[in-house]
Amino acid sequence: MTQLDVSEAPAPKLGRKRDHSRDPEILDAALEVLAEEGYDGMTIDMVAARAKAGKATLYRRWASKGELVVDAVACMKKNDLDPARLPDTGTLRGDLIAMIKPRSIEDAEKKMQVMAGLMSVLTRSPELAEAISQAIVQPRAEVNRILFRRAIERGEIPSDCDIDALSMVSPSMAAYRTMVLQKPVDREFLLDLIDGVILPAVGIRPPY
Amino acid sequence: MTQLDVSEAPAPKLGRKRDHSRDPEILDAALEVLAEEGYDGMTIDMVAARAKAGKATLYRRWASKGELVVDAVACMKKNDLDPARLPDTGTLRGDLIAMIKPRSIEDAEKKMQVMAGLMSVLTRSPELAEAISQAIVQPRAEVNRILFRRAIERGEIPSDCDIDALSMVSPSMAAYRTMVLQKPVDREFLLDLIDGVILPAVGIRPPY
DNA sequence: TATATACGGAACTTTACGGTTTCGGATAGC
DNA sequence: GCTATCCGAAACCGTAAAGTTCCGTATATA
Repeated sequence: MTQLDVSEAPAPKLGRKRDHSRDPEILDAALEVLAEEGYDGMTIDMVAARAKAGKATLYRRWASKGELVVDAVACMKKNDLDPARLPDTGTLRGDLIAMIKPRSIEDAEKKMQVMAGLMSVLTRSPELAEAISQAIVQPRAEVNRILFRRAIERGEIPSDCDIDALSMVSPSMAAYRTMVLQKPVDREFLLDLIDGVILPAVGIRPPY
Repeated sequence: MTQLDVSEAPAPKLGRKRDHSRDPEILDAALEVLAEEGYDGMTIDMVAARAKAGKATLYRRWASKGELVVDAVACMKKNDLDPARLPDTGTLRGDLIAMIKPRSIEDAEKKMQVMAGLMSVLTRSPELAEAISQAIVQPRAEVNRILFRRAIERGEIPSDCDIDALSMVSPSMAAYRTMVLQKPVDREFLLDLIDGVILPAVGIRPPY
């Protein structure tokens, strides 16, 4: 490459531009199929059919099934909550319970199903593993870390709490329950988890 | 079926008997491939090659790939420890730490990898889900339940502990760490888990 | 309104794998 | 040693899915 890359806007004089306006529908369709069928069960035809698009359209935009999936996973990140706008009720228990909302339960369920469908591919696709980590794993852990840190700053829980371990409790147990036990991660389960494991672990006991 | 099933020993007069002497090698090979490649990545040829067996031999014994995998998963159960012969050190912490042995760490790692490879298929194969549950999930939870129950009987921890939730903490976090975070479930991690989450959650604090 | 472009749909190619069959050689019982 | 039976290897078949090509149509820009 002795030549500079000057592939900028090669003057399309006429006709329709190749915008990526259909990307969202396609990526959403891919996520749905992925959640239902898993990586190997998902076919390009299924995705195209669900997005009411042609298979060729998908291949004009993504070079392979793998790249489409990585993109789809990455786009899950936009749904998750802003760490700057977390509930702040004044108590750790209040914050944790305030996180339990039908909307976020639903969103988490979908993400878990997608992750389950990608599990077997993770080890052989570092790209995909990274996408999953960025879109799901890290944000979830970060949210918990923030809540625990605030509780420490308030003096509500001891400052020598193992935050790294504690922030993984909820994601781990929710994932295990969905993927392995195949039981619902509902409000009841989450309340039991908070009052039966997490709060006891940081020394908070009833009465609350 | 008005006729009784009298398919017992139809008098093989001559030649070699069809014993199942090669089953263990084949099932072990299947487990290895399963752990490395996942369900969809595993091919019958791979298993046959690794077991130095012919593909036909596998199909003489199992009707399909699915049945072979179910059998292979089920045969993992024989490796796991007898609930009647668990460590009994007199303290919960002693018991939990006594469970950390290179042998069991290694065994657990293999099981987690197999489970990861089957994750996406679980929802569509109740047979397989049941096999996994019997071979891995239930035994692991049961071991923990026993240790917690004994601690309650000793009066070491409160009797109103949420044993159902607590017995899932270790399996959940180990699974998450292996499958999702792709980090090793080593002695250090398990010690941090015990001292940073489990023991605090049941009210046991240093000095031990 | 005219036209270049992208789109949906469908036909097509290639490859890989599940499953079957065949066959020469090994092996256990007679 | 003889023979029925099983085994491993390899060829073979059918199907399904990744990826490509083609075409008639819709659409945005001029």
